[in-house]
Amino acid sequence: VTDATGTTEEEWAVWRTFLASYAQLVTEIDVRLRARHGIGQAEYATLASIVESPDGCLRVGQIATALGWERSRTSHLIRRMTERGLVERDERSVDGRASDIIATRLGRKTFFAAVRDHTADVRDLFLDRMTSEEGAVMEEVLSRVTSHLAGSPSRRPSALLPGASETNP
Amino acid sequence: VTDATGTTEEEWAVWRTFLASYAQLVTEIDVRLRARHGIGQAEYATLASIVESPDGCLRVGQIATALGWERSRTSHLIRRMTERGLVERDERSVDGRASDIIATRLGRKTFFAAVRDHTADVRDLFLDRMTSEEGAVMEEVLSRVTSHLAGSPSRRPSALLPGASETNP
DNA sequence: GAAGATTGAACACTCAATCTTT
DNA sequence: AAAGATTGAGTGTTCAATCTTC
Repeated sequence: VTDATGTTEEEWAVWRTFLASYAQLVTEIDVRLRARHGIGQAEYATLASIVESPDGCLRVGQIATALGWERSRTSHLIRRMTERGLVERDERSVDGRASDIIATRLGRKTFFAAVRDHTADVRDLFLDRMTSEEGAVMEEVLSRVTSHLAGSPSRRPSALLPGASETNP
Repeated sequence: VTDATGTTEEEWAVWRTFLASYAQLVTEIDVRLRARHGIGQAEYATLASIVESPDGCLRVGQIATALGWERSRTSHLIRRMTERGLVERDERSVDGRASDIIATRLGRKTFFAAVRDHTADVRDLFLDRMTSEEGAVMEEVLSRVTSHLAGSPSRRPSALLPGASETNP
């Protein structure tokens, strides 16, 4: 059973399952996080990256790079989180273009309260559903997918245009 | 190297890789689809579900169920696709509450033109990155994740409340 | 009243344009 | 000019409220 391009039904099943399981899984984890701690995965990941950084502070661009997000998405999110009192800007900064983002007391409190629940959720809904061998296969395969993607046409900065920076810390 | 809940660093790596690879992969596939055919994955999946259905038409709720989406998301999408001339409502319908959605000539043309490219993309960026054995493991594991999720608290319609319907065709 | 669907507001992400500091 | 970041418009998703037909 193959189509014109030689893709078998079993292969499509892998793709469909990948798409469906991700959507359901991520939604469920987000729902639980919001219900119990009032923050979603984006806020959680942001707080985690800040709190776990060497100095306890990161610039917007560093957070974006660490999480693989767009700069503007990160900027918007930091603004919303600032309005909610989860993070704030460290005023005494060296470079006038950027300021360090730090977690407020509330931000740290919220994050640490969420860690246990979130860890348990990821474990229960994802990690405990596979053996360590299966986990190793998943990691191996998905890393390969990502690597191959990095060398993909539209991802490769065209070498002629301005060119990127902000390489990982 | 384990944290307080006994989750090892290797396990976290699986989770992080899963999140990161999905985001990059899906974004890239969406970008390619839009660039070459003017539609995104959501439109592609919608057209596919309609065109490949037995009668070539589906109601909004059926599309939502088939793709695992919210009804209102589907409704909004169908409206936008109608405005763009990709789908339309079949007027001669039996049930006054719902009308069948069918693909227009443009919708079918767009879909069929995209099938080859999209299939090639999924193959190149995902399926060809794994052996059939690895693919089998992925499917096995992710199906397990989904099944376990189905029996999860917030997904289980509380049996006391009104209760859902619209079971898959 | 329940099924099927739509609507509008609130929220989140992307893209391009812009601003400031180096 | 380049680096770092912000802003605003446009688009898409969710949630709750609503509408119509069965």
